[in-house]
Amino acid sequence: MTATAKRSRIERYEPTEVEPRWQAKWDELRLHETDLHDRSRPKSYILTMYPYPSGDLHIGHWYIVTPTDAIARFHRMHGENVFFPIGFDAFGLPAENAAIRGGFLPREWTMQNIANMRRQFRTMGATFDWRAEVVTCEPEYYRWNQWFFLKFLEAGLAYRAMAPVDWCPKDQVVLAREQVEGPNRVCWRCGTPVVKRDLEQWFFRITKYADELLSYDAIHWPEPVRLMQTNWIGRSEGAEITFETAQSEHHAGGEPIRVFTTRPDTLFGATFMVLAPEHPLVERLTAPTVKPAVDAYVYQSRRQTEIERLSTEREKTGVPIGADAINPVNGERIPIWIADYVLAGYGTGAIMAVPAHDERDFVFARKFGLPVRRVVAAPGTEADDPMDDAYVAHTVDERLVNSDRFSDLPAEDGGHRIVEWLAKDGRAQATVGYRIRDWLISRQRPWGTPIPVVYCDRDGIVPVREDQLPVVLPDDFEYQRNGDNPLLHHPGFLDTTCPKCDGPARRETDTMDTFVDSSWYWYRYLSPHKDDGPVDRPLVDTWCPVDQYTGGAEHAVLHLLYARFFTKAMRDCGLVAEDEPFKRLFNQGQILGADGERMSKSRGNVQDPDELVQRFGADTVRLFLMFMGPWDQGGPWSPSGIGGVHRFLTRVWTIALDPHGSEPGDPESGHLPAGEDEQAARTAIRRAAHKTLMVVTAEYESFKFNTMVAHLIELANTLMRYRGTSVAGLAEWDEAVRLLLLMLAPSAPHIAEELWSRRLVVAGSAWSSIHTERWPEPDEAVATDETREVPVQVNGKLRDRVVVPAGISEIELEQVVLARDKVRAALGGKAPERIIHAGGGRLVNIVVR
RNA sequence: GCCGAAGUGGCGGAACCGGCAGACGCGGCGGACUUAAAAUCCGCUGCCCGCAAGGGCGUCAGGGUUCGAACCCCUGCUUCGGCACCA
Repeated sequence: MTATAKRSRIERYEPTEVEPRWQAKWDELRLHETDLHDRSRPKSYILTMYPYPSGDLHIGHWYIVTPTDAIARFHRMHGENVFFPIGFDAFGLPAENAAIRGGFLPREWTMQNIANMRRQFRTMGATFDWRAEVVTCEPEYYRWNQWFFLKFLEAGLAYRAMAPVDWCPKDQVVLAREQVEGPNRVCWRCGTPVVKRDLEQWFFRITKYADELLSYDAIHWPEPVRLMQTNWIGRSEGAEITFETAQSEHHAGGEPIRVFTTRPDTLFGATFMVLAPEHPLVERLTAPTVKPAVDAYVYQSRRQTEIERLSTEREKTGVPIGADAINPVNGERIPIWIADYVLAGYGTGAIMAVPAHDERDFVFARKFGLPVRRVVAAPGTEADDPMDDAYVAHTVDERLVNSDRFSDLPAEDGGHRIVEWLAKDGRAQATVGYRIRDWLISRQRPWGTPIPVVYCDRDGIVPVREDQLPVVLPDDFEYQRNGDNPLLHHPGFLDTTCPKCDGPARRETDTMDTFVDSSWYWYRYLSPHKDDGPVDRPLVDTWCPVDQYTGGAEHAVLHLLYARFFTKAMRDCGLVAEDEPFKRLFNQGQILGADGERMSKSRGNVQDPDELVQRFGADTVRLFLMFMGPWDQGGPWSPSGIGGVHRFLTRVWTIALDPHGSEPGDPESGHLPAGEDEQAARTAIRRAAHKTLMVVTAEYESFKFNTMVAHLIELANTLMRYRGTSVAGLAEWDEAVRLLLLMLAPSAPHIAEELWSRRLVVAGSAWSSIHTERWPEPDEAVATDETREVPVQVNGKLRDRVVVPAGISEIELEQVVLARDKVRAALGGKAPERIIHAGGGRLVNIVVR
């Protein structure tokens, strides 16, 4: 028989035949349905961020989901009851944009995409429990958004307010503070520069939880995400200090103006005061003589969109309002200015300007010729040394100067004393400032959760009664040429009756930010169709918090912050018991297009996974994505290398089905490696398998999938070397193949199942799925080498390597090493000064002078 | 500007806690099998000198600590991510 004839005995590996067959079988067996009430095993809630139904799954979805699926499967093989659901984040602008382009209503477009994506998801072979699916644009989901809104309203966590808000002129929508990006302040979605508008809007009071959100004690999250959230919340300790206006010709004086500062120690250096142009006192304090200039400035800064603000290095502007304030520490009159570098929304909208110790104030003072007075001096600096820059450093040794009786005190201490002193008669108070603002949830778009309130001429703003929920979104709205929210022109939706007086009323047409949907969806997975409440409390208590959450880092201060807020708010409304939603978080990197840019249809750099699955199979695609590099890194997409992973699976196929075959292209094929007898070969195989099991187990646990795959490839290569030899097919070989398949099962579930099944047939055993097997235990004794190779350095340079018994003593090792020719040559006759045995015998370094 | 992450062969990347730099894969070169090609398999593959044995150099650049540095420290450069006058 020729070698080719031998090879042809086994079928080729055909993933397109294998994979759908097993997917159907798993479905039939309901292998992936979780019994949420099974308490006999430890629970494990594995969650991956649900996708927006944009139309097609792209390679980025696979990159997020398939390793997460491997994690879920790995846990299941450890005997845990794993819940791994998926759903769709179905409200949002892309559906509207598609509808405006024509041909579809947002609902139709969305539902078609969902149907398509469900089909695509199945080709992954992921273990989703589809019974848990949530689709957020369904009334059975979004009615609970409305219900939460009413609860939050009751609890004072939702409110309506007039506020200057960021408006995207292209999307015709108000944006949350978190959705405005970059120095040019552009819309996160379309990149259009936003403009300010004054509008009555609905807010969620996330600021109430600012301090609690700063604590990460209960969660294990990546440091970068925690830092980003911490910076976003932006807590700074300081004091509010009350100045009073001075009496002048046009003004009686005595009007309090509160300022916020983090540097009360510099109070004696305040040489002027600046109000935000929007500050309510501006109108009242402005002197008649400068009123035209002040009005012009206020008008201009109000009108100014952020477009004009091309750079933060922009020239500072401002005008004096012709009034003075009195510095409470020294009674000095200081001029009041308005300038747009003071923000109305932070602190009190007013600052005391200390040009000597604040860069911005310094620049402003220089530009307008305002006095600069040093009040903090570093060691070696005199109180009246001239200043070329603001001195802002904070060191332990600096002391106060020019500060009356506080002079010579250390700066920090002096600051405290100044506040204490002023606090006695209520002119100061220690406070905390935050950068974070309340979450603006109103959107002027029709494709979202209707906010459940009505406007009644008699009763004003009236919440919809709980028993009247859901406020159902009509499907048949029409887009308006003028860009108005279509709901404003939909009488069937708009006209209603007042829940209080039954008189005619108008519905709120604003809908909720879609981030409301994603702020609690993982709770709903546990009871997606429950119709008497948003969450099933006993199930939530059993299953939450989520044990492992995976998703992109782009949500660090959007979704992930809102989700934490929602959990805390739900807790305070008595709905859940926990403080945090996600115990552990892993941010995988992003797959970019081949051009290094974000994948998008418009750039034409989207990689279609279906095509790769057709060619190589889902298992190869899954494994390749895991092998590419560290999971948290991502990177530009390149398919080169996928062939290597596919070859690996083909080798696994060959090893498992044809251990006795040989390679005609290799003259050594069928012979044991030189110098190895059968016994040594059997030991080598066992050792390789158990060593691999040890490292692969650790790599699954720490999500180091790239090296995990590398180690599986290595094991397969080792087995390949023994194929066709006298040890192929023996017990050790068989065990190694068995371990290889089990280790492969979480990552390449189809081929593992197929080969496992065929082994069972050969063994005459009844069929059972590899995915219900327990993860194997390594035999550490077997995995330990009897000898080891020790690198030998002389003065830190590698000169030789010696193979010694594993248990050799340091003294014996030194004798062996010093007798080596290469070592003696390198020593050049000199006596060793010192011999270093590094890290448990990993290396020997001989030091000579 | 501030905060954070990172810089290793032609490429993706590996290297536990300061201890053999380049695992594994791609690509490349050579070979086997084949009438031939594909597929598959085997060998080599950081750079330089050398027929070879061997030697020298090498982890962004420059300095430092150490018996020993890709890893720690200092200075600088580059790339990526976040923030955007937050008093």
